[in-house]
Amino acid sequence: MKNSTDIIITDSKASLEKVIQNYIDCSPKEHLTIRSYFKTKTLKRREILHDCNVVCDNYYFIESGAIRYYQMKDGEEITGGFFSEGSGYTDLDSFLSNSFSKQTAQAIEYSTLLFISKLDLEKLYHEVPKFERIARILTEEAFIDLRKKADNFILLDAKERYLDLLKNRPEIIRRIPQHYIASYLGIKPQSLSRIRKNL
Amino acid sequence: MKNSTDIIITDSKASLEKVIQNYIDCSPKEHLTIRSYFKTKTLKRREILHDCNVVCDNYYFIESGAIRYYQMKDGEEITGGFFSEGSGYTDLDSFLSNSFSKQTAQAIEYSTLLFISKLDLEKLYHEVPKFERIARILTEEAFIDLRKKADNFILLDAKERYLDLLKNRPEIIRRIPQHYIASYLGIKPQSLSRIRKNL
DNA sequence: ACATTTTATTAACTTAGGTTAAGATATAAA
DNA sequence: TTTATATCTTAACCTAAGTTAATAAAATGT
Repeated sequence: MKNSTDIIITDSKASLEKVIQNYIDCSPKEHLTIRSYFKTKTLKRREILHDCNVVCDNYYFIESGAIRYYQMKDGEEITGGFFSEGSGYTDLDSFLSNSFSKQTAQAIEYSTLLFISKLDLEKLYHEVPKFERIARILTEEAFIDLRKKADNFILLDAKERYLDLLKNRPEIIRRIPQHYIASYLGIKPQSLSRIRKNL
Repeated sequence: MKNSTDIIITDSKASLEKVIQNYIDCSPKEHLTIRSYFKTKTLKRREILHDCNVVCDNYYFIESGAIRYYQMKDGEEITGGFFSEGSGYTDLDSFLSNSFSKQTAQAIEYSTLLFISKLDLEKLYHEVPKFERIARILTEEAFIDLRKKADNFILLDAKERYLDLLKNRPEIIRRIPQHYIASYLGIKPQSLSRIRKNL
């Protein structure tokens, strides 16, 4: 029952262990412990990973594929961010405060994920205490990324924001449909077309 | 040698101990230990707390007064945020990565601060380990605030952003000069005047 | 109290990006 | 293939916010 939307388009899978090793040094045994807490999930193109109006109490690690999240505004989907293999996704606001998520996370292409529940994450912190270090560092990194994004909205106009994205995340431009990129940049698809024409 | 800029306009000082107690439970002895790591600093109106192009390796706690930070863009100061008594300030990007700060922090009014260096903070983490919990939670809170600010730039127009600020941080509107608020909202002072006229 | 500097308002004109709508490609399903 | 559904482009017109400039009001320094 395979159809074309099931075709894996990404080159290779990101390894959870390699990403963890970037932050903390773990023994093979610890890696096995950590891995045992994660479950797997696959998503077809456009499948919803996490809908809004429910609490997001999972942390997702993307092995392959690409995810975007969006918020609705006047019947329109406003894309807030993109995540691809090797990255993690959660709605931190919802995750930390147990509030209903205002955003929906959706697969842009066929994706394979690992995920851990908030509850299991607490257990993992307990069993492998140094794992808490990763949580702190990832939050700090996410904060710095977000600061750059927020700054860009004040400091740059639409064309400059597009050029910044093209320079710093060219794989996004290649891989992600243009109308998603437009709304990520805070403009309409028509405006992005116009910007690209006049480059 | 007192002049009018030295007049204390804020009602009362925020207590470091009370703010800490919101996050972790400390004994009087621990509070004394924590307090011993902090030094004090006072700033007159418009005095620079932390200039750009240097590493920001202090964390500041505002006892009284108000601070803004700004970035230069085409010879103009673009205000990125406001902090007043009971809040903390640092340039997290610079603080964590030891990079030169791109932003300048300045007192808007006469302010009294406590501050701790990055080095002393590490020592404090060691002496009072649960203090590390505060660091994690404050980063998470800062992240969620920033997410809301970034979202507002995509989801709301200038008038809606002003009304949101008026609703959620009315003390800012009362206390901070309008042209700082305008640049914080991503618009020119003339545009904020126009928005206020047509409310 | 006076002079100076800073801050806020208003108006005329410009511009970046939004809106609407039509057509052109491209991708997916049958 | 054929049809349907997404996606992208282009153009004419509109609107929110920027620009420039002049004035008014308020705060600060002497």
